[in-house]
Amino acid sequence: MTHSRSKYDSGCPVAYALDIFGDRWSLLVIRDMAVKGARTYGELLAGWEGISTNILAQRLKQLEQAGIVTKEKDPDSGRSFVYGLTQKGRDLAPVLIEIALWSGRYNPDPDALTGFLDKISADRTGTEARMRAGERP
Amino acid sequence: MTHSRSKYDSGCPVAYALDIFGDRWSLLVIRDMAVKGARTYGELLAGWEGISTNILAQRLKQLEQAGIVTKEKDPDSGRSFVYGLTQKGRDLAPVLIEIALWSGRYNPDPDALTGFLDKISADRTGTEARMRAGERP
DNA sequence: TTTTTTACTTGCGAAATGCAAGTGTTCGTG
DNA sequence: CACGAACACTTGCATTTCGCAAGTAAAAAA
Repeated sequence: MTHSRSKYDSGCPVAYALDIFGDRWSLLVIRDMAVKGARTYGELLAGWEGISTNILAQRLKQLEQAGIVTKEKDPDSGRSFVYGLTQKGRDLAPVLIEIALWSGRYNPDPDALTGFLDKISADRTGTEARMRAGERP
Repeated sequence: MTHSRSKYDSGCPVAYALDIFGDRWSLLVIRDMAVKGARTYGELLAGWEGISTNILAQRLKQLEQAGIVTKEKDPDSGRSFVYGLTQKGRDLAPVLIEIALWSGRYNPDPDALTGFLDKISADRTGTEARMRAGERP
């Protein structure tokens, strides 16, 4: 088997993607890195939604294996690691953007956090370009 | 409570969306309707990935409650129902498209099913417009 | 009238999730 | 250098969800 498909990957491109981030947390971890600029385990743990620590560790491993996330030692601190997104991970920017736009259109919650949405609305092309370049949007 | 958030919905637009389709199957069901034109329970059950019947029933209920999916009696058959996408559901077209484009770029599987991808590549704007209009792309 | 089709529901073992607590380095402070 | 705090996890265990198989009910076909 040259390219082993998982149990669920039928060969459909949508299924391939869901195989990687089709769960409750993976995309939120990617969002924390791409949009909020989270770089350490602690920052990811303290995200808005409150992922539990074992799940976060597992997801980071999976995303690393999938080539979405990188993990390196922090040169300035022996106990810290720096997580980051690969180009493959940063290229999920359009997916995050379209999801956010869709939610902006249909989420009835008046208290929704619109920071990211505002950025996209103001300058979608620029926001996407910055995310793809690994900068904070 | 006017707008009850689920356990995980932090108010972030990405979290709102994942609350609705952030699982293994929901987006595949939506894809089957939006891309493949599946309209009955049986057609959805016979999809590429092989969802089990209890999960399909549960997801259809949830998606109906979320205002993504409609369910009506088939006027031509007393035992059949016709499932469809609402505008909210059809407006997920850009999300499906971006996911497919991303997979097309990064999926190493040479046997990947590229039907949808080919359509997007040939005419993205038209494909999206047809999906939004409820036609088969 | 019997069989088949369609759309589910139910039961149950297996797997994933969530929470709390614990572990092993490393760094700052006295 | 000792000691506590910080960081990045791991482990255990109860709860929830999933997945497969089998069963059910009503309508249509034979």
